[in-house]
Amino acid sequence: MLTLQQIKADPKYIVERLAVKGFDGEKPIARVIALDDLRRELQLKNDNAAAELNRIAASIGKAMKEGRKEDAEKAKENVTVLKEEQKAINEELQRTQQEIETELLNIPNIPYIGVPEGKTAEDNVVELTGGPMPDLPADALPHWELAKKYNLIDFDLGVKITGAGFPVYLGKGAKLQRALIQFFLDEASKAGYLEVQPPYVVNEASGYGTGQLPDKEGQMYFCNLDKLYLIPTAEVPVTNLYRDVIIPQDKLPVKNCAYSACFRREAGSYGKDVRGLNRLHQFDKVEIVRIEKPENSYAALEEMKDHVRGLLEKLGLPWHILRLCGGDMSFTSAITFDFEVYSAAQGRWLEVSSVSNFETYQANRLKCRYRGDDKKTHLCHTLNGSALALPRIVAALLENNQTPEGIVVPECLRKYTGFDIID
RNA sequence: GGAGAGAUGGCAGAGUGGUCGAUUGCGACGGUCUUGAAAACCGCUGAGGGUCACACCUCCGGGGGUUCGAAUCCCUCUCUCUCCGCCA
Repeated sequence: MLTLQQIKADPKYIVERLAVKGFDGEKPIARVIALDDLRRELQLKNDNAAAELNRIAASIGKAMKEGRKEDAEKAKENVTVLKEEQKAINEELQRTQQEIETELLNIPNIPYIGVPEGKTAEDNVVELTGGPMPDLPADALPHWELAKKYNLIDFDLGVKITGAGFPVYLGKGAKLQRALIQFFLDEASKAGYLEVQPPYVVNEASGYGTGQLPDKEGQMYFCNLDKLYLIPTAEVPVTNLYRDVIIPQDKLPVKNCAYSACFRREAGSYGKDVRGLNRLHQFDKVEIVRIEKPENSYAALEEMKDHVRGLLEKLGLPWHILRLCGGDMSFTSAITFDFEVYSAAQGRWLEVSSVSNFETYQANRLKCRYRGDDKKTHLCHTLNGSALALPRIVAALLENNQTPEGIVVPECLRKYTGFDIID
């Protein structure tokens, strides 16, 4: 969430920036400021009352010690009314604080400069394009046909044992998954990211830490009995490693990577988007997470973009980078770049990565801070990106690399798969 | 699943109703000494709110209660550890 300091420093600017996300911040911002003024007032009253009570208690203690029983009893008489008053003030104070919190949770992050205005994916801006565009024959097959033809993925079996959106990978299909994961992790390690293997379920506090809760509650699978959430991305457990942590300055930046299965309910999805591997309830992904000093976060973001682009280059896929418009960005993001690969047989672009800088928005909820040169604590900037999500990469690889002889495995994956063609 | 023990500052570990936000040790930081370092000695060292700065307030796992006063007593939740059972 935004910090009060941020908001109070320049409320007009905040409202202006929120408008880029299509969020009307006029009222919420004004309300937060008014509530904070009230909070301060109540805090002062509360503190003074508490101080008075403390003084009386101390004097009673002293009197008791010195054996002045009557003085002590007399002092006690005055306390009751004061206590009632203080209690009432304190309750109002807590209520106000709660209201501020709620209000702040419902205000999205402000977009960074350069985020284009816009409402939907239509308004996203193509930044950069690259990779070889394949020239497929007219009878080229979509990946779900190829998966069947070469017995790589069985969607029906997945439906049988679990449900739609839970495919079963078989033989070379399964090995390709494993190869991609290994390739992505190795590349991340080479780039200096520390590999982390996190749990796939997290508690409620973690859900709040990264902003899945209370916003996207319905998008996560929930284990009722133990009150645990299946992670929608490794971002959640990995970022939460740094919840309630003050990181020494010399330990920054933090660079972590993690493979995990990801679980998403994807409530409300339908149509051609969900065909085959295009949208799944369970999929595999390697995620990169960084925690940075504010002055370095945008350089880090560029580095992450370069890393992701490098992966797509090595895989030999046609890609482009989108600069997301305000309306298409997530609630918590300050700026997001999506990477898409072209899936030739489907004739459409598929999102395979999303790289974002959250600035202090996540860190504020996480209470992830570092100690600066001034010896004070400051909020870190958090960033993350997929590097990469598997299913759509697999879809594009299968479709773009199909030949009469079989599906050609990209050079960079062969040492992991142990085969160079799927036939 | 059954029985028991516990949760205190970066770590270890005191503290069982009255200046305890907390003894002490280690670590970290600053200084003296040294050509430099070690050792030794001195000092300093939690977080948040509040203030120009102080004052002041809150926090000893979370929540609630008793009391003039709670880290200390009571209730409750969560978590950790030990033993037994089960088990990859």
